[in-house]
Amino acid sequence: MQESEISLRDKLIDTGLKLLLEGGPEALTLRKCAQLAGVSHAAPAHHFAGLRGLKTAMVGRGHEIFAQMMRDEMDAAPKDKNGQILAICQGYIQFSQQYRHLFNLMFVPPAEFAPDPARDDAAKASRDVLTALCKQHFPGPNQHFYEIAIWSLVHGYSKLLEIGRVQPGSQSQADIEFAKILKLLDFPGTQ
Amino acid sequence: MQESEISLRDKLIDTGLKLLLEGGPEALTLRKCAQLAGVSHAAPAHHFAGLRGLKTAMVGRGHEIFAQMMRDEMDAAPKDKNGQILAICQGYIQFSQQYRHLFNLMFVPPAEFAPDPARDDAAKASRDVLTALCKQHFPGPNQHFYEIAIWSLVHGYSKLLEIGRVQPGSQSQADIEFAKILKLLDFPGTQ
DNA sequence: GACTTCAACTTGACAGTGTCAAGCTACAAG
DNA sequence: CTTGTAGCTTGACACTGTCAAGTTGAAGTC
Repeated sequence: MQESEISLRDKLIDTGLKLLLEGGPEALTLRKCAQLAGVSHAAPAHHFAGLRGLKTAMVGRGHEIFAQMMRDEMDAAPKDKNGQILAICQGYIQFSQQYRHLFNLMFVPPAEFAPDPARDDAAKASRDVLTALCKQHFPGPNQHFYEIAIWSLVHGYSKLLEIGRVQPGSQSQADIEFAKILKLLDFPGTQ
Repeated sequence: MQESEISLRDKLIDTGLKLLLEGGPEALTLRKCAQLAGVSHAAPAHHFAGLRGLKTAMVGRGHEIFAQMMRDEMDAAPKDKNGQILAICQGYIQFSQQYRHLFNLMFVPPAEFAPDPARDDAAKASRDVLTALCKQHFPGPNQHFYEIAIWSLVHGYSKLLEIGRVQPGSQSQADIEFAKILKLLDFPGTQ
């Protein structure tokens, strides 16, 4: 019953996420998606603007999980500046590893997306997690630059990790390595 | 005359680069490549292991340009620690903007490449530019961490720039913004 | 010189892809 | 009852990467 109540649109997004996360970007296909959802190959066209539209909708979902993951880490961490910055970064890195292919899809030039206010909102919401943190801990004229700095650092590290250019032994070792880097940079200026 | 002397292999790589840089990843097609090079659609198969192989060869070329671009910036900059670090980063960012799509192709999980020692060497050579710099200016046990830190920071910034998540007005403004970030982080620890 | 070998390339085919156009069907509105 | 229409199907199209077989031409061998 419940199964028949979830819309085909949601079902296609779920199926798309499954295909992407398990098989990588090449496995994500409109036709496979439709087949797994039990509809004809042209059915998705009535819910999304082509493959691009489906990807866009999936990315919206991704940003929700992403923001939640960062918030969870922050909630579980010490509430001081150092603790919170490290926590948000660990959430960031954790998501990038756990949802590898989705993470990749999320950070792609806007031209590759279909126009979608829902995606824009979700992307903004996930960025706001960092913005709010910086507002609190880096007041003053340099707030924006600290935000870009933290974002660049953690995004770059996540990317290099993903493509195997940095190779700590495990997830926990990655956390340790990144924490060491934050410390080296004297990032929060308190330490 | 000279034109007939360059091998089809090189011609295909050149054509592939042109297609990629001008039209993005979707425009890079084995068949279009072959057509532009004036050969049949199956000819490339005799020089590369499929599309993957062509991409791999193109990436090798990319790393050569990349390394040269960083070295050029370093040569033209003050030879002190601050100047050299800023310079290598500016070369990095400049390449990522100027060769957008190629840059993207270069930093991709190794599984998406065909095995190719030439590419591995070229990738290593471009990384060595940074490694050598860190060896010189960050001797001691933390050298590796400084290297990862700089790499993450500049790679992340380049990516965010590319996908429009940070939007300085121009190339020169990006340079200024990144320089400011480096300064804020007190990166080289001398300043 | 005749024969063999072989690498480079062509031709033709195949399954898979995204996308479009036309038709069907069930359900809501008038 | 009629009309519309949203959701879906069917069928087609051009395009993709890849494979198999055939062609060609030049180099080497007897």
